[in-house]
Amino acid sequence: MQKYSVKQLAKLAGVSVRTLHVYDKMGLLKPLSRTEAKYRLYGEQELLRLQQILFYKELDFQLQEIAQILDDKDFDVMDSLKNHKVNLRAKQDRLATLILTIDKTIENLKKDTVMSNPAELYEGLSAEKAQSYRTEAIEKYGEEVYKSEKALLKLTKPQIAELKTEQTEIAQKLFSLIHKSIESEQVQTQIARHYENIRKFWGTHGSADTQAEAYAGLGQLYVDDERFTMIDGKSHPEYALFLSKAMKYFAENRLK
Amino acid sequence: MQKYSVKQLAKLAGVSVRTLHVYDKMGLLKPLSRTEAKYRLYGEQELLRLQQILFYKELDFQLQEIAQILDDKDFDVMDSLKNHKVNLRAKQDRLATLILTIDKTIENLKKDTVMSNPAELYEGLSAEKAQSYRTEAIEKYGEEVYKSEKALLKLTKPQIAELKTEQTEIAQKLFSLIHKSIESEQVQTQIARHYENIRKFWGTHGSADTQAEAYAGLGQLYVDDERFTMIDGKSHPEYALFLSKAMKYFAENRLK
DNA sequence: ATAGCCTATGACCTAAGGTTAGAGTCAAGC
DNA sequence: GCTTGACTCTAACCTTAGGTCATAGGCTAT
Repeated sequence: MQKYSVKQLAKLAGVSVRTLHVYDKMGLLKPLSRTEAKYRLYGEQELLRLQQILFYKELDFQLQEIAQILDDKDFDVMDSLKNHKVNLRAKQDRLATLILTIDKTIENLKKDTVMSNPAELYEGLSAEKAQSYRTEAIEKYGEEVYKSEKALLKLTKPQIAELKTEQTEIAQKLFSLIHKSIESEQVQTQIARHYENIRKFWGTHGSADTQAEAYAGLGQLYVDDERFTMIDGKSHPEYALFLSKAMKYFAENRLK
Repeated sequence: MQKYSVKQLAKLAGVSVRTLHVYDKMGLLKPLSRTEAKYRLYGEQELLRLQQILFYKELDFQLQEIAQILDDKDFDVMDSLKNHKVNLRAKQDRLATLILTIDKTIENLKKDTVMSNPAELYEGLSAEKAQSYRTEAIEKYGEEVYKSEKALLKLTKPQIAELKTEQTEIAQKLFSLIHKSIESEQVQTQIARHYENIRKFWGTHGSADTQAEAYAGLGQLYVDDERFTMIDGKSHPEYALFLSKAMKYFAENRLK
């Protein structure tokens, strides 16, 4: 009858001695017996069990759950596997989203290394158009415009990239909500995110009223100039209208 | 100038008060000031910073790394993002493999709920063929065959499913190594796994010599009857030959 | 007997907080 | 002025799955 010491078993199974200690203490894998000097001794059955444990551990099961799988006769292994699979899939989906977000951020970071700053506020517009919007804005809001331009200069490049990444994510969600009511909680929640995002570009100066007006004004701009709401080079006037209405509603109901 | 208490800031950003305590202690987000009673007070800048922190946290960055991204001027954010993306991709790939493994195990578990046991040893064969192999085995190995059949009965259903899952994984690896030398370390490592796997079906009785012979005999069987090495319903005689040779080499060089 | 391994237990450490516990703070209502 | 309830503070323990000592004892060969 083969007997293994901790070290031998550990080597056979490719784990550390510490691991066996832990499994012993928590009752997941008890040695077959002990010597007089309390040395742990394992047999073939224990090796078998250890390899079962490692099978499930590789599948990212927690040790407690493995113990159940192996010991609880009433435990439905099939159920557990299916359930676990759902969890792993969710993680996988999440990772996919994260990777997309990283890609976007990287892209934004690349762009910003080229295009430096106050131009950001008028991004995507021709120089003349930008100039004319700026003049118009100054007429309307005066001082605040300069402050906004200054606030923007204080943002770091990664910060701008992050904010832009968030913008495209918000835009995606809002676009998918285009058939919902502009007053719905879902839409207004995203608009709130959008507002906070824009506010970080603009800075937090000005009274609540001024901010609300400026935000609604931006919404109007989206309708007047479709380039603001282009997605992948295509314009979406119906989305621009939806967005603008939702922003106006938000400015009037939640910012005053 | 807006000032936020811990609770207010926590609510605004959707985190717990504890989280803010932790960020404070580790220096990731210090309050702007403290009241006389040591209450933390945060300003707009801190809210902004917190949201930056959450941006990276959602991307599964560790807090330490986030601190670097935000504070270390010489830290290359772009590099960090790219590197992080590679990590996430690796995790994603691993998850994909795990899910496949779970699927296999679920399939095996389903099958075993139907087909109950000693038949497993002759799986995939017609009843007559199975009978004839069994008779042949008994002539060759005598007693051992009965012991194997008994050993098999002691395995639980999930155990059998796990072992079969492992078998298909080993088979996949070996199949991808078909152009390598049968004596190569890579091939022999997988053969060792295969042997250990088979041994769990057979049990551990018999002398080392008997076990080695029986294992080599199984390899011969793979060549004689292509149904043993079918993958997705297709037979692969060249793989059967490769496998059989590798098993023979293993039996002769590592089992004696 | 001593050197060189092996083993045992116990304690501390990791990440990112959750969860009490005990004590102090603040504003409101009586 | 006092109590009540909500808020805040720090400190300490708990979580996973072990890694990494520290200290003490065991085993075998020279």
